[in-house]
Amino acid sequence: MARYNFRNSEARWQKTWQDKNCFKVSEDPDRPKYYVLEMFPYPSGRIHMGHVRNYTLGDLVARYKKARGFNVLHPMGWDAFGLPAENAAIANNVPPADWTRENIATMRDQLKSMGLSYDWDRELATCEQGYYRHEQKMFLDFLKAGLAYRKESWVNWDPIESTVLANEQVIDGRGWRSGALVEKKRLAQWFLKISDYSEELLQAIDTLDRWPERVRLMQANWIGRSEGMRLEFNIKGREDRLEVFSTRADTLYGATFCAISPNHPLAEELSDGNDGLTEFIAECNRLGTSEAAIETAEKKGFDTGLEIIHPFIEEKTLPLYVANFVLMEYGTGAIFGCPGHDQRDLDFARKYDLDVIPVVAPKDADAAEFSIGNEAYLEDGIHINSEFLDGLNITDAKAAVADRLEDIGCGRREINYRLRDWGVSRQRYWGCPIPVINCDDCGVVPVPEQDLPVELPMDVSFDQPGNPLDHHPTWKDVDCPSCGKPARRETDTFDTFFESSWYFARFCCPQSAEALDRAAVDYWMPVDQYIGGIEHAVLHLLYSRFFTRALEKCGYLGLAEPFAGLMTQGMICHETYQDQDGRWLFPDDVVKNDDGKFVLASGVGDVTIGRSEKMSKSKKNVVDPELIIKEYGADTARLFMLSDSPPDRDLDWTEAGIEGAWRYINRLWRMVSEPKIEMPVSGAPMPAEIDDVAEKVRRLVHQTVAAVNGDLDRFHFNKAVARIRELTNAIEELRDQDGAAWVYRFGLETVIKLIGPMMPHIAEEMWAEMGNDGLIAELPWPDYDESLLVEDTVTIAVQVNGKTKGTVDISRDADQEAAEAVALALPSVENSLNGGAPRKVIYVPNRIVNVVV
RNA sequence: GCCUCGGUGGCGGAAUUGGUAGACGCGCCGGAUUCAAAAUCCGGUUCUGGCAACAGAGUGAGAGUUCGAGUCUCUCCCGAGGCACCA
Repeated sequence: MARYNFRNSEARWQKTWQDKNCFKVSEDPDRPKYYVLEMFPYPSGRIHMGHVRNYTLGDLVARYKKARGFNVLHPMGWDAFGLPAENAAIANNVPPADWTRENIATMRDQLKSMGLSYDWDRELATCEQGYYRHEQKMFLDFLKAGLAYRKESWVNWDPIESTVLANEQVIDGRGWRSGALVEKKRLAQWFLKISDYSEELLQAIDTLDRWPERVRLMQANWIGRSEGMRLEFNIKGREDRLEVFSTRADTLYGATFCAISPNHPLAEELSDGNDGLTEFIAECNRLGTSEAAIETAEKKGFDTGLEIIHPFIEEKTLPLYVANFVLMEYGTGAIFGCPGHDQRDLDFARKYDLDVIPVVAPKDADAAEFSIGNEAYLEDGIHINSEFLDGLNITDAKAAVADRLEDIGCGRREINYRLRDWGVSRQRYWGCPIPVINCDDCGVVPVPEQDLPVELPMDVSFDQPGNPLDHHPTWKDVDCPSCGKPARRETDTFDTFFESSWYFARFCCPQSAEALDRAAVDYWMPVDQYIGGIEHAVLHLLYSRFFTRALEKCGYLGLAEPFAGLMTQGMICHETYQDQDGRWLFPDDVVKNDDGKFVLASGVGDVTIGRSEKMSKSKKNVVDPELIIKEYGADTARLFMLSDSPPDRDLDWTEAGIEGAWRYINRLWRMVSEPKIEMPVSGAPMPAEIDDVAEKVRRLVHQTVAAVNGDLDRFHFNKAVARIRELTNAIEELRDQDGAAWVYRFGLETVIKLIGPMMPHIAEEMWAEMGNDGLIAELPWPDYDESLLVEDTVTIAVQVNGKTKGTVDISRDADQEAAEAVALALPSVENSLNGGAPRKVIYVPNRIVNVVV
């Protein structure tokens, strides 16, 4: 029996779609538009399974929406600037541009072999000056609009390599290549004022009703609005005051210390001539800039000897510490510690033997007896030990303390956000040059617009550590556009999130001479469905939301929210394998022997199987999609991506799963290539009489279309696949029943249309094999007949005390009397009743009868 | 450490609003076909006891609400993603 020849078929249909320009689109005001976008890939070298999943999901949505009559924009491009190109340049001596462009060429071919419905004419790569030149103009506009500014900020510094390190390149406090202890260094850098939009970005989350709830929550928490007070404390023996932000000013009577960040200006001032403090700050700085590292480090403090004067309690002072857990970026970089009601403060107090004074007690507690053990008391209650606050609950106490502090000029109510401004400067070569010039006399001078673009030079060398632009002799040296004297070009480049914050708009008009063509952007934007990894839930998506607002402010486009719908996909996982020495093994290095044990493919040797984890190069648990596509075809890979797990969950890659998908495809192919009955010709009308079995399948066809529509609309793709398989099973039953020929053909044609967006190649092949005209890629989605969706009888469960005892068939919407009668007649129910009468019978029409005894 | 999500058979997962737990697929077991194998087809498959009819248990652990809980509430355990310079 003939196997489906995917090699021949897939290449042929890909060519047909291309020759007929099936997926080329333009603005058409008469049709509803639908913009489907998958997060564009970083050209790392070859596509991985995560890409296959992402683009399979997007392609399904795009083809489905097209079949439903939408004018679908579905573009693809390359997020082409970034660190890996520089790492490759250093490791293999390849220019980043060559490395990137070669990767793009490879990956484009790989994507094309998947049969994705992209309008390839819109392809773009962010590393080409035709793209990045526009963001240089945007930056100049942001400067004019007050959305960009320069300030000093901290970076990880590798003292051996004299290089700035990304957090990723800091491993256990050391540089990944040099092994040197990392230091923090202060540099002047460019920032975008995302904090101006904190409230707006937070409020607008409510309008994103087609985003996953968890992403909305994560963004809201990231923005982190909190209402509190900015307090101003006098410092004993000094003129200046210490500013502190707190959301719990009501606990001020329980304050027993204050702490400032190691990077607080006061800490730096005090460290002058204080060796102990200087060393402590250096130690804190060795933690690097990552918040996770700082927050998980052991909490430590250094007593500065300064005393902070309590604003309410006469004679009372609080010791001032420098503490490694106080972040300069949040609030004012200083806190007051109330150990009784904050766990971190309590741990700190216990460690340094500071007082713990409870100031809030549970309502029913005896205030005189209440004390704090090893757990801070965080709940509401009544204030104690707090003079004018005593007896108040937290809310009232907050109001009272705020009024008093404002009266005496020691503080004011303030809303604080956790969100920090976006630092966009990177001390790297492979990125978009920041279009400014540094002049000794004029300071920072923007590059005049007529001099744009500032092109990234190609003749650079990675012989020396650091940013090659810093040692490029001619590119860097320019005349000041303002005074004409010799000056230096800015050698920092933009964060690559800059490129990914507007590419979705550029896809609407990729060839436009201006950054954005308003007419095209107005027609296509917003993106109706954005699809990508959950790892981008906060940063990329939040930056894009801000950037769109910034572009709106500067007149580039006319909307605030770029993504109306969002679907986040889970990751691809695979079992991990290690040899006897603990070395990771590729799946291909491992085989199952005759006893079912896993051994080394190269010979005998034990293999330890680890649990399934996210596919990663470091653990070698990767499967190359190209090999899978070559061995099984794109449709098989696509089906597997859709069938096993729902899109937002992690997916386990298994060889058995791909085999199962391949078997199904062959089964489908046999159903058209080797029918056992004479099928009616294409388009034949339904016969007047259909036998019972066939009629049941005919109804199932309609029911399946309706159900699949619902599943696809809600992204329950795995359920849609399951339903289509069920329908396939039912149709196959008719395969040798002559009287069912019409329904067989009708069912099969419907199945073909339903699988079209999932497995586009075999759908076309089957459609053509059956003698039909047209392309599935261009045919409308099947309709269904509403009247065939409901059956006259339903099977309902019969329970006794909530435990299922059996089922009964009953006419739809039967009344309670009828349902009770059949339920009570069930032998197992009679048994349970033991001759007695039920206490009560609960009946939910078309669902259950529950007999309570 | 903080924010977020998840945990259901041997495995991936189904289960509108609280209403038949295990759809569909994988794997496994048995059978057909075959000289044999692959492929294909048929049947079975949550666990425990039983030849069976059937009985009992069962959705990470423990408690609670309810006629009824995978679904709601509380406490706990485990895993994953993010934490601002990986993309």
